[in-house]
Amino acid sequence: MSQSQPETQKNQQPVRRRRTVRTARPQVDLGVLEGLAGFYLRQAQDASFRAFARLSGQHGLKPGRFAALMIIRRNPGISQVALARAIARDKSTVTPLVQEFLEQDLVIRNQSKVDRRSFTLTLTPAGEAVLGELERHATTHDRKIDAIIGKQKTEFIRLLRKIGDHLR
Amino acid sequence: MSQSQPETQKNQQPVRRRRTVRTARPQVDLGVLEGLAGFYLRQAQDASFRAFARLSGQHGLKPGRFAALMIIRRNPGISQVALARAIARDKSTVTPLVQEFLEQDLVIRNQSKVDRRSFTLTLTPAGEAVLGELERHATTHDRKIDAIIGKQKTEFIRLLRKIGDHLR
DNA sequence: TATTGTTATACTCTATAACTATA
DNA sequence: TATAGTTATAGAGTATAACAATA
Repeated sequence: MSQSQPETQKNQQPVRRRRTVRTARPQVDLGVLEGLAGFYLRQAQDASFRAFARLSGQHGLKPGRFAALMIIRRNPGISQVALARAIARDKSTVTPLVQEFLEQDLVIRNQSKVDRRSFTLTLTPAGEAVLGELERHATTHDRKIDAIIGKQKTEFIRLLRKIGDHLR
Repeated sequence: MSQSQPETQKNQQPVRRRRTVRTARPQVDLGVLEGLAGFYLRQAQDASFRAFARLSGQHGLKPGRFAALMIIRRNPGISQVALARAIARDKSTVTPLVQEFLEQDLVIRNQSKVDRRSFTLTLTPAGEAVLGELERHATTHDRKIDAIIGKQKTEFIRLLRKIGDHLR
């Protein structure tokens, strides 16, 4: 949230950012929340997301973009609608995202030759480079998670996937 | 997201809502994302959150409010700053939230007698009732998660807590 | 008729900074 | 000086609906 761009920056911020919230441990009684997986799911995701944003934000990269770029790289020529499905968002959400990528020269867009309604998305070399950066951050970040959850990672991911797949 | 209020509604919506996204399974290659716990953490939380929103939204309750109300109930007289800490948000985020509660008569706010800067928050009977509703939804919702993760729930929550606590 | 993508619009959630009133 | 709470403001993220072009 509120990062700045790497080359193509707009509103560069001094990076200050850093705990405003989460200063103290909540000494409050959580009640029923204690037993709800959903509650901790939220907390964990929130913490993970912020930590990753901190890491990648230093390089001007918005965390939400990561998955999209990754998917484009692994699926060159993918359409916007397909991308939207892959990240589980509406297609109207993808439009500004793609425009941002185009402005930053991270992605090339061509009109499909088989279906003139749709466009194909592919990474540019710059896009590859940025994604490489991001990937390193993601790896670093995930190593922290690894350190926290240890050898149960596989099982942990399996459960997360199951939740993501079944809860719709 | 975008629910309507129960009694105090403003912009009542026909509840239509219901899959627009997540229609098809992504047939795309996820690449490195496959191995990242953070990625699935996001997906799982997203799915869980939406499912809960669907459930509670039918009764005009925003999912984000649940934890706040719960904490107020279990900690009557809690201050806004303390509440902010408990839900890991900035105090400025809590102000409109509390105002909403006051408008809906879910919470009573009194000036603290020991510290005239701060306010004490307590649930009204209506607040208790609404929270009771929410709790039933949360339980139903969590039962679904239970069904998905089975007997590993305890361990699963333990890992989520650990991530939430350590990744800051 | 259905789908791709865009646009207009709106709403939620969140934070920072500046402020006040207390402490 | 520091803290509790408010306000003004801003930005990310997302969605719905209506639309044009194409299938």
